[in-house]
Amino acid sequence: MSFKKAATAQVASKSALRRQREREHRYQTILTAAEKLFAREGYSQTSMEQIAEAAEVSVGAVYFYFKNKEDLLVQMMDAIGLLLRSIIGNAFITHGENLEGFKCAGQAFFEDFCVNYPEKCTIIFRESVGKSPEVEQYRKALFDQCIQDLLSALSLVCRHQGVTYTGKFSPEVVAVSIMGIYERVAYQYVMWQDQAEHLKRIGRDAVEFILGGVQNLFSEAKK
Amino acid sequence: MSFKKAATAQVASKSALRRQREREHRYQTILTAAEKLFAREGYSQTSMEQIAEAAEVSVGAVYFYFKNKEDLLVQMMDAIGLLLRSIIGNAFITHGENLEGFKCAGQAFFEDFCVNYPEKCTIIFRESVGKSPEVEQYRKALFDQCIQDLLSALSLVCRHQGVTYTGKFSPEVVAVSIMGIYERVAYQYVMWQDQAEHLKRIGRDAVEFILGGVQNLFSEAKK
Amino acid sequence: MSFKKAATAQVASKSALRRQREREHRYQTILTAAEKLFAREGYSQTSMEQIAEAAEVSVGAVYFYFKNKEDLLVQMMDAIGLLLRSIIGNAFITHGENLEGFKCAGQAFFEDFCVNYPEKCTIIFRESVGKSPEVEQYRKALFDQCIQDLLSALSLVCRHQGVTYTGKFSPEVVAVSIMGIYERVAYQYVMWQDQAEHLKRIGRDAVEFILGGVQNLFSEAKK
Amino acid sequence: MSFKKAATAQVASKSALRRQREREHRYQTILTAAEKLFAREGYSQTSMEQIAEAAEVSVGAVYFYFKNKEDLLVQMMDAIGLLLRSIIGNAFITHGENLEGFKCAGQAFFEDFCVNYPEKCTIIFRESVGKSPEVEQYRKALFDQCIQDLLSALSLVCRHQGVTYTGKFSPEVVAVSIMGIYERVAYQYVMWQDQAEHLKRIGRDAVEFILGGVQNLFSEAKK
DNA sequence: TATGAATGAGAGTTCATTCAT
DNA sequence: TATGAATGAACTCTCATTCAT
Repeated sequence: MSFKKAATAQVASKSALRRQREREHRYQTILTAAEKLFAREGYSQTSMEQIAEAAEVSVGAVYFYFKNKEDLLVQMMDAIGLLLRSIIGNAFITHGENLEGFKCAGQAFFEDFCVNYPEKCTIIFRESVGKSPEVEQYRKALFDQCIQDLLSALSLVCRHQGVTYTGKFSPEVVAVSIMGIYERVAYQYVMWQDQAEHLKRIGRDAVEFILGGVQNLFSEAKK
Repeated sequence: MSFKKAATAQVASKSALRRQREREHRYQTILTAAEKLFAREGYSQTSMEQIAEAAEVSVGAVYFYFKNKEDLLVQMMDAIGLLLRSIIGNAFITHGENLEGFKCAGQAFFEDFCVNYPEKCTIIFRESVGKSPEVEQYRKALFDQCIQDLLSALSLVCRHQGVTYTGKFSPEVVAVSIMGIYERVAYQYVMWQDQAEHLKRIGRDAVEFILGGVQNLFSEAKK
Repeated sequence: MSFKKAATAQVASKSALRRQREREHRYQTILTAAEKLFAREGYSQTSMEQIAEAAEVSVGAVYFYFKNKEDLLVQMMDAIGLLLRSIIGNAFITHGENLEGFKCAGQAFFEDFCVNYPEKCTIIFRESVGKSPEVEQYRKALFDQCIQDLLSALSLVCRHQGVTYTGKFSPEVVAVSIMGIYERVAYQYVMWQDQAEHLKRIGRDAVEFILGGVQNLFSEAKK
Repeated sequence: MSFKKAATAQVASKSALRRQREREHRYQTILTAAEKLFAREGYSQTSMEQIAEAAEVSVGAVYFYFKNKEDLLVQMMDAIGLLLRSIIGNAFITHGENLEGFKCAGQAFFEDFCVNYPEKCTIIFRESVGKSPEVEQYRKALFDQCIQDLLSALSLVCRHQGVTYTGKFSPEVVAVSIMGIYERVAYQYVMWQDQAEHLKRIGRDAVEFILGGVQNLFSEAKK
């Protein structure tokens, strides 16, 4: 390969890389603009034109990056799901995969996720509800993953405590219940009341409540 | 007033009564048709024309009984809220306003409300979510009432157990958490999976989980 | 049944009839406006809004009477097909179902259909071509009917002349060929050149040409 | 001019030639891809992006070779027109410019053009119909040329047969009629029914029909 | 009261064309 | 020459709501 060609290739690669970066930047810009609008105005009340305007691009550009409005929502849910699971998962791992870690994971949900990303919170708990069969299916998948995460965590906590589940009590229902608590407490104190400053205490109480139920599960298991 | 007139008045009153009955009947017919469609197709995917057709009336008739589409949903939520609270409240009162009653009330939610009225369940937990600020406010009010009911019940149970709350633990957060469990378990096993036949067991497990958390509250209180 | 009721029924019936009339009138108004626009501007170049404006109704009204733009075109083709076949068919029957009738039928196509309804002519021979698979299928059906009509007519003429087809020569291809002559002569002298005033002579020549081919068919048959 | 320069010039010329070849190749690639898509999906249903993709070039490249979508269609029609006329013309000349040649020319249309190039057939007889005033004008020009060809051929055949036209019968209308037969028979048996394997027989019958009409013209002329 | 035709603003989406790189 | 992201006007279609009868 001649020097010139290598140089050209490098230039091409540089320009290609910059294009790639710009592409991802635009993608993010649109997604963020849409997130803000969906959270504030509601998914149905937000038009593609508004999103384009907020992202300072043309309508066509939005359709270049996203197949349609539904796709925009689904991609958004995807990113939020990843973030949510990483926040909770990291907290669990960092503080030891035991009861203490479980507690911290719960508090991380309230103190880190809900407080820092109220708009993302609004998207997964309100604006993605009942929009279409496809979105609903996607939402179910997201929740199912969270439930699996919770089940794995519960299992690790169990092992750490030296107890095993009895068959009397379905751990899945427990995981679903915990998800319900997270969801509704967030809905109540983030979306309906804006109590970001009290979320630390509220989260602590909710986690305490969860632990009571979970310990009940363990004591059942010990028998 | 002449005798004849009185007779006429009586006739008029009879016909007026019949009209009243017919009116209420139509009102119910429309509401039921809409409920079925909202649950099956989704609120936004259902048009007023479809509702009219399903109820075998004209579009104009729907607008005679309901101010607009939103009003239709709100009235529907109202009726569902009343039913839900009466089912849970009656179970609590019937079985003694104590821990046993509290348990039965929870089971009544799953076994009576969710199993017998899956469409109403879908309306309050899915189809009324994030539709408009007005509907959302209405939904908040409905949930707040349920939370008040739960708080009253918890208070009665406390008194019956001879314990009092400590300030360490917010009972409101507990009530919100319980609502969250009800809601998500219903969503998971009624809307996402159709496990009506297992709802008895699922409900029992969920209630057991709740009791664990609640007893934790009491034991805290006892200290 | 009381007199009053009968009267009311009559009134209702009258009003219903008037509504029916108005409905049909509007339907026709829209169809006619669309026909004119499709012929002048082209199907694709005509927007539903333009049609509504020309018919002096709202866009919604157009969609009340026609499922969509394609449906509008198909209904138009249907009506034109009916008219075309009746003009040709009537001429054939009126002048005796023989060679003379056949000739008159051909001339009726040019002198009555093409001259009096140049827009309808444009619709079936130009604006309905290659629009969509559905429209194309519909167009094929229309042409197939005309071909069947021609085949029946040819058969009657044959019988009248005391000859029968030989197998050597497909009458279907003859019918298709005649259709082709009608179509292209109309296209050439109505759409491409506006020679309405010469269409009598042009039609006579085209029919003469057709007769030459047809008589060839007969003489073959006679051998 | 130095030797070196000449050498360079030669190199440049070689590379220029290769470029020229590549250009023409790309032009053809795009045209062929578009032809296939227009025939299969329809002109309006095919987007410039689809064409670019099918030709494995960028959208910009398509616009480098063709002014716009319409230009693409017009160039396509041009090439098809040339091919069509050469196929028919060659057959006429090869078999003697007489009645036999006329017959063979007709059969060449069906057996060579329609059978071997069904997509080109679809373009001129369906996909170029009623697209825009400019395309329509172009199509008229194409048909007019064919009609001129037919008139010349008829004139030659006449001379060969030792007859002359009478004024009673317009030869132009005859030529237009023949075009109509070609067109519709192709449309019927290539586009609507895929009877490529029977096209030989169908073509023979159509040509026989035409000859009937034409001989009628001659016999008229003889009188 | 009841009807149902009519309205029209507004939405999502497409795509021919352009132009900086 | 070639690329492909970006544009934005224009289109079809929907549907909550109204109102003359």
